[in-house]
Amino acid sequence: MAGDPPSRVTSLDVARRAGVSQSAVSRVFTPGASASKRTVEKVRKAAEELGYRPNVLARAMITGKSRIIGLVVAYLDNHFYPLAVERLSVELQRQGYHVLVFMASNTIGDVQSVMQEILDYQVDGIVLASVSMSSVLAGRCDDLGIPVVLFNRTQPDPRLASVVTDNHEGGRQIAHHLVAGGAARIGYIAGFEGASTQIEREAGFLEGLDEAGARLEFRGVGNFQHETARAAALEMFAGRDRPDAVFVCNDHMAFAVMDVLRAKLGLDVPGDVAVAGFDDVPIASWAAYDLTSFRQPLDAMVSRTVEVLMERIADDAVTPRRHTLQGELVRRSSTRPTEDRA
Amino acid sequence: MAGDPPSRVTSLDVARRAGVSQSAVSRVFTPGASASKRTVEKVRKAAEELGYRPNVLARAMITGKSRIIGLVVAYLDNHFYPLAVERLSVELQRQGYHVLVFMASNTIGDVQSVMQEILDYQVDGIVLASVSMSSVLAGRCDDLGIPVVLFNRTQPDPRLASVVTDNHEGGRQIAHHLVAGGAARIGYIAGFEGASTQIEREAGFLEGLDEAGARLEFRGVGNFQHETARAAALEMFAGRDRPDAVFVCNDHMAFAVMDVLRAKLGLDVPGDVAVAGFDDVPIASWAAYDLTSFRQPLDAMVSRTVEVLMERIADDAVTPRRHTLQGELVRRSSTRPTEDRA
DNA sequence: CTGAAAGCGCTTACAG
DNA sequence: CTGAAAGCGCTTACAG
Repeated sequence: MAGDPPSRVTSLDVARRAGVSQSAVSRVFTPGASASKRTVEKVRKAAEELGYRPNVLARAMITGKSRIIGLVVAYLDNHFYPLAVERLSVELQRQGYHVLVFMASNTIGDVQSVMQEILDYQVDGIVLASVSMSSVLAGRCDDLGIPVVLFNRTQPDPRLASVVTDNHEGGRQIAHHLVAGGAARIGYIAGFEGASTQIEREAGFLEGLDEAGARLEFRGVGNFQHETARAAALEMFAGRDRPDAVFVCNDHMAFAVMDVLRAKLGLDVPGDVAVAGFDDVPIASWAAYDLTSFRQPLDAMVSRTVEVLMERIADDAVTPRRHTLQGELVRRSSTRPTEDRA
Repeated sequence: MAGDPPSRVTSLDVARRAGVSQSAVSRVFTPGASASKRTVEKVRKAAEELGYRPNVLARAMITGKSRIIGLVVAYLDNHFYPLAVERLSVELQRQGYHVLVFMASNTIGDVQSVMQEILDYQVDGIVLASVSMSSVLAGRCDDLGIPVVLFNRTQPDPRLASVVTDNHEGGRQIAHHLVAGGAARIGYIAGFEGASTQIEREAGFLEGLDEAGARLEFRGVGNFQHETARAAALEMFAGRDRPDAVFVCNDHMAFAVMDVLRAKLGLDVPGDVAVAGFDDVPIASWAAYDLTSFRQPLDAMVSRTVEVLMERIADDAVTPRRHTLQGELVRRSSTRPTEDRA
């Protein structure tokens, strides 16, 4: 009784029952293929009765198309990524693809081995969310004709397509907003130093401050992590000599910073300190935080990612490039109101 | 130039270069198989030089084991699920499996069609997180010998294994805790009425109230959704006749309720109203909420889920059952302290 | 439109 | 330990 290999229904079974050839069955289940109305009927009937469904794996082996997209993601505790994963899955499902998920910590070695595993599954494309990747590996994917898209991260390698928000511009607008709100002593809490998002947001912020005649006086590193951001905030704000405005490189860390400011240090936001974040994840709009943030256009990012993927799957020759989408400053009560808005 | 099908390296290529048979190559890449040291060396060398890796799909077709686990999940906005997905992926990767993600809204029809797609991929097992499933479909999976595990949900069908926290006991403890804290007028905000978690938590809560000599006076429905929970809270607390304690069926909704109470209605938590949630997601411990909650033992739930899956993959005859794990009440400042704790 | 045949890249009895 | 051969479940030229 135990361990009877439950024999799956194959196309040959259906063919026999329908009184046609295996080829005919295959054609009925292949969208573009030609089959007479009569054949289609017979086959559909037999398939229905037998509970037949084509084996995707077998099909994949022949066509070379698995209709699987590999998705590598590092940490799901920043709420931006679960949402991205959700939208991406839904969008890809709609197109007849499915997502094979791989968790990777952000160390290159780990990403590398995970990528190898992905390739073993003959995926049709790869999306790297929140992780970087070595150029060597990128080249290997390229040789194999497998498109790779970096999501919310960029890299100099031109063979890598990427989809990002204009992080530089976001940082710039935050700077102007803070200064316009009367910020005089300004701080910045950085994300992981190696990340392009971190680098570009900070560069934009500094440029914005410069344009506004202000400058950065405090800097801490939160590494994109809740706990580390807490510690960074504690250090930056503990003394008497502290910022009256701080830009935190993403919302996830900004929540930690606000908690420290209010609950731990008894400071008022934005009375004592204005706080701005980046991403505009849903929590940012929750009353407990009501955080001013630069919104990443998540839906547009996801759509573009899927477009890029589909385009390159259809045509190897498409040249990968960086896709920069526009974000939007969302002003909320964690920063002081500015004149141009009054 | 464009569209050269990039020919992948096959086991035959490696065999030729190593001067051995295809079988030999296969054996070298099959963990248990026997091969002489010399063969192993030659093959590994040739494989390395050619950049060969076995095609998982081809292997899957023969062995009948895809090493893919299908994961169906509904909404990723409740932070409990992203974490579950993350842990599950990591744990499964460790065991040499990978997760194919399918998003499904909670309508049965949708789950059904998604399940069909999953089966097309010849998955070795299925985890349903936060969604239910028809018995018919469950039977179909069973016939195919594909184990299904419900995660954080149960159903009467005995062919379905499930892993849950003791939701009834959780509700019970919350009731005792609220009453011990002096609650006199008690409210409950329900999740989706069809969900086993909702049903069991509420039943436990009612039983606990009864034991403590109290009773439920207010009831709203939040459907496990942020917005709906807001509305329910607004309705429940708007009048003068309102609860002084409320149990919200999960943390995700409890945050919405707290926001409404404090920001919208100007009430103090727990001064005017004590609030308790369920799950103990990370945000619950953030200072802005500091929410009393019944903790689900996420790691244990994930480990158990993987165990159950592996057990049944190894042996079809294992009888599916319900696995109920113990949770733990985490008391925080959103509820009033109780004597037994002073 | 349709079927017989070959083949996708691998594994697995079967002999040796 | 090793190789030749068959076969997993499908698709796709190739004839008809």
